[in-house]
Amino acid sequence: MSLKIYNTLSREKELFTPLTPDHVGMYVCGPTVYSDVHLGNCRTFISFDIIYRYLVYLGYKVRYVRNITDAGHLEGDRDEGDDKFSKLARLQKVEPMEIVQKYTLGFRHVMQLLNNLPPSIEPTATGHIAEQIEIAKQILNNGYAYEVNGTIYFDVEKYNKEQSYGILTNRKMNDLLEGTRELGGQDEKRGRLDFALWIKAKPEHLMQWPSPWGMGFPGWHIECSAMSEKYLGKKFDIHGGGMDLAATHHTNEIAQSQACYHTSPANFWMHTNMLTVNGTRMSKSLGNGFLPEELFTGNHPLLDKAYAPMTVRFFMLQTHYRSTLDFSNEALQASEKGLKRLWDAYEVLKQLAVGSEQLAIDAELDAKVNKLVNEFDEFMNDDFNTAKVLGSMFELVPVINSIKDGLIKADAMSASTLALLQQKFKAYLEDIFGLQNSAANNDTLNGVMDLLIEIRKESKTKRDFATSDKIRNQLATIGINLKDEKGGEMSWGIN
RNA sequence: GGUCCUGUAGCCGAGUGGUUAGGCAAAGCUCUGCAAAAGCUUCUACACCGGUUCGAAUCCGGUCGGGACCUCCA
Repeated sequence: MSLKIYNTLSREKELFTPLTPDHVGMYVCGPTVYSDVHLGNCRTFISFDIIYRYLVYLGYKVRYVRNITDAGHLEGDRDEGDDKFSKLARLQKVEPMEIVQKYTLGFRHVMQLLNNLPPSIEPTATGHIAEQIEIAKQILNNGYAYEVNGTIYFDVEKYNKEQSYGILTNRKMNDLLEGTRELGGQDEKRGRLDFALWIKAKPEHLMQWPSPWGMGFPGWHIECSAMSEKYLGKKFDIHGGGMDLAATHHTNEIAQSQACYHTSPANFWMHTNMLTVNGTRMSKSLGNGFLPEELFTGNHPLLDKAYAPMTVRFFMLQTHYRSTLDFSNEALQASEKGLKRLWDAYEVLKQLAVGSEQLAIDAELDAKVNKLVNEFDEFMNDDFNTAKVLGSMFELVPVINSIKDGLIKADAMSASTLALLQQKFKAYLEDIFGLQNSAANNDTLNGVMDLLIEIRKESKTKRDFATSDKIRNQLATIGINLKDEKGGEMSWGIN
């Protein structure tokens, strides 16, 4: 039982061994809080939430750091001008920190709805200006950066003479140079690939800090180098983020760490794939993204209906994190039904008890259940293959339902097998996959439902089907499903 | 142009050189006052053309299509 993780650096699955036994340090690039997170952003954070939860399940003590970028992220593609926060703040006539506050709270709210656990530390760029200046200073001292007019640039070509700059995405320097478009307004830079560590601020700039090179603000890439080093050390286990960050942001992070500390920051680089809409990436700049709120309310022209946060989470679990996932109403609705089926079986499973005799154990069934259950860990250990785990879980659903309906005797399975099944379903559905029951847990509602069920049972006994159908149909119109179980019992659930 | 990923049944999607992934949809049957749910059964696919192999959707080469990154984006 050993965990294998696909490492972008080596482009293969590698055996995961933490630097410090039993401890894992993981850094994930968080959101830039100048606008609402869209569903594509959420995919990355859900993926890493599940990775985090699984590492904890394996018994590791995990320090999970996910930053909030609240400064230094430039608008456009030149290293001058406003950062995104200052620009928006000026447009809306508010403080940059009001922008930051608004979208940070929004982000956290969405994370909570999707049942993502909070990271161990959620540091902000503005809270680590001093650390970022220190790194820029050190890189300057080490000779891998130069100052022009109060702005500090990283000297990519010089760095590339000693280290391979494009190592993460397997790019050669010459290819990179050819592929880079000629941009205007870059007279200051020596090399086309050079990027800013620190940027000189114009006097009217709203967010600026004193530095040895005058008033300015940090470049985008340096914040992650500063915060990961501060909380996880110069070298840590896992660095993650969306695939779109690999070629630029993460490549520059590696260069910064090498130039500053002479080490690559992370052993494992993990990248989650994109969420697409009609085959094209969901992104802020394309404007084809769904906001989580639009999804949860169904208030969007492309949405047939509203989808619960757990449906969205489950939808994402059904594919591997390194595959693209295409959004569609059909796919979401399939997930909604699939999740319901799985969760209903889980509710049944929780109630199952072994027969006392234990005389009729069906060895074949017992072995099958054991095999399927043991596959959960096996599949997760193979680079977090949640899709395969769900496949095995669904294969167990008919077994669970058949026991409930008496088609399989409860004691056909050994007590230990049933206990294992119950324990693993709970661990996976709740602890690792982070799914929750969407039905309201409300004592008042439960009381009302108990009463309605009682009346319906009575009317059925009296063969007063008009009344019994009325109860069922009326409830259906408000989204509550009544099910007649075998033996006259009734259960209910909220759609 | 460069780097890389990808093309799987109506839809979404796993996947290993030889074994039905799974979900949704559809059809039939059982159960049921009816319905729903549930159970059983059916639908058996891997872009195209070559090659390697006893055997390839899975490996190799080519063709065509889709996408990502190389410029802000998870």
